[in-house]
Amino acid sequence: MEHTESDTQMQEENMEDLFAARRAKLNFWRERGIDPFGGKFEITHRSSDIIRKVESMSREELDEHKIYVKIAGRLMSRRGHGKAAFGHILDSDGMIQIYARIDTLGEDHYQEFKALDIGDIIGVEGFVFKSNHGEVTVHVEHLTLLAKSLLPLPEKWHGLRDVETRYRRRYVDLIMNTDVRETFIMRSRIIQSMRRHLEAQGFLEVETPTLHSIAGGAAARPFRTHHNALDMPLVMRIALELHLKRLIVGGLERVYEIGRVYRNEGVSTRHNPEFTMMELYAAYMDFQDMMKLTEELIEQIALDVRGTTEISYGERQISLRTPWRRVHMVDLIAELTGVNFFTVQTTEEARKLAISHGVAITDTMEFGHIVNEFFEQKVEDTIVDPTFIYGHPVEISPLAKKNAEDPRFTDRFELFIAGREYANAFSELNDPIDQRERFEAQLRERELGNDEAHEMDEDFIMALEYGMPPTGGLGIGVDRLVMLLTNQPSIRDVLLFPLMRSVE
RNA sequence: GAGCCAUUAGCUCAGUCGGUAGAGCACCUGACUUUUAAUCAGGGUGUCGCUGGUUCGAGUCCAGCAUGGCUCACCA
Repeated sequence: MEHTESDTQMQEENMEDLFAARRAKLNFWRERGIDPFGGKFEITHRSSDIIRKVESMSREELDEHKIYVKIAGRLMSRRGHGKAAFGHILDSDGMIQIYARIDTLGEDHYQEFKALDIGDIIGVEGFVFKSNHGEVTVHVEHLTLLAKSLLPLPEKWHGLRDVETRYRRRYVDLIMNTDVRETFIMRSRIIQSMRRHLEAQGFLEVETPTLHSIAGGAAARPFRTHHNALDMPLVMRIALELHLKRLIVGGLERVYEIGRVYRNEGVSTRHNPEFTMMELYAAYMDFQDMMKLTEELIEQIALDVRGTTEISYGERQISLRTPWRRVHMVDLIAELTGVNFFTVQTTEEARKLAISHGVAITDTMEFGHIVNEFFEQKVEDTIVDPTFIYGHPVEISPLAKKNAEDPRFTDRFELFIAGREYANAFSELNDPIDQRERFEAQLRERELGNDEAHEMDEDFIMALEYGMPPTGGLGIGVDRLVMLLTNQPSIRDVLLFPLMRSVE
């Protein structure tokens, strides 16, 4: 929509009305020869450095041995007292109090201090003391305006609560809400910890393409895009799997990638169209090894970032202490429903059991799909403590090796905690002939209307035909792991910029 | 995609039975040299999400739409 000239003018006048004071202050600074959007400022300390340093010192000690500091941050509050004033500035480590007075700064510079607005970014040079209330404070001897703030911050007491604004203007959320800042710092630490532990086990971090010509490695609808110069349709990747396995073929025996995948599906408290997966592949290992690796990895990350394996998630108390329960999908279904699918031989029989147990199924579902429906509808929600569910049916596992004893099932597991899936792993299918048959079965599902079934990937089969060692593979949903370890109920609270509808 | 809920000042929120829009913080003016949700005196800054409808009169009632949240569906 185009604004008419008078519309624009009116809006500007409104803005002038509301924020005239802040804009007027740009001139105040410029008249003094000060650029209100200044340059580099060398700090000597961060707020937490100072507080840590002087914590144990008495007021007298501090007065005798003055510590001079240069810090920078955003002015968050101010309490004027005529010829003196207190305020707080916020830097990346937190808040620290500052104190300015006219007899230290001089008339001119004190006027400058008084001209500051909350939200302005300033540099401060001075010495550290403790106030009458014992709060560590920087006595300002020199003040530098580093960046003028033209928009007012939310209220100091209630902060920013509006969920929509918090997501759309995450920067304001990060300024105002300490816990939000901490959650995202924690997210970074979780990923750092993950990298450290994988590196320690000899895994090589790699980067594979996000633009694919075939969406493979998972069952999901992709985002479609187009390359202009090559006039070629492309999709955004839905998984990391198939390229990482090509690298195993290539002899990189332990690889992992932490990367964004894109799935064209709805949003919810647990789903964002783009999210972060960690996938790793290790030659000569199998899905049992992956269980051990998974539980040790997550336990170690919890210890690194939380210092304990005992965590609360919402109302629930969860122990991440290893070893975790391992149970066959069929056995757990039997435990909870009395139906033992090991003894069920035909799809017909399975279908009757579904109907008699109130499990919703569709006409095109085969034996394995029905077993999976039993699991999802009757079992999944009941799992609280970490549990490896293994032995998924072959129909829903087109990239996993069949179980040697019962080829209706695969050497695959998923990790469930508090009713949610956190990891998916298997002994990777490395038989190219079997792989081709699995893809063909997927194509038949596609014809029956499952638009999330796998496509044939000839290039991937060719890679297997060169020979892929027996390999264990694992995928972990990083966002969900962060939710668990930071006790956040919504995936949007662990994504800095969750997908939102655009505003006109 | 469906159901429920929300949308009022920069922010956090009140707003009765349908009768000319309110508070706190922030902001502006003034006082105040160790305050900390500083205090004291004065000042209300608004497209009540949008569009229609009912009505003498709508922030309030009705319909549609928009955005967001929650639940469900979808997501093996």
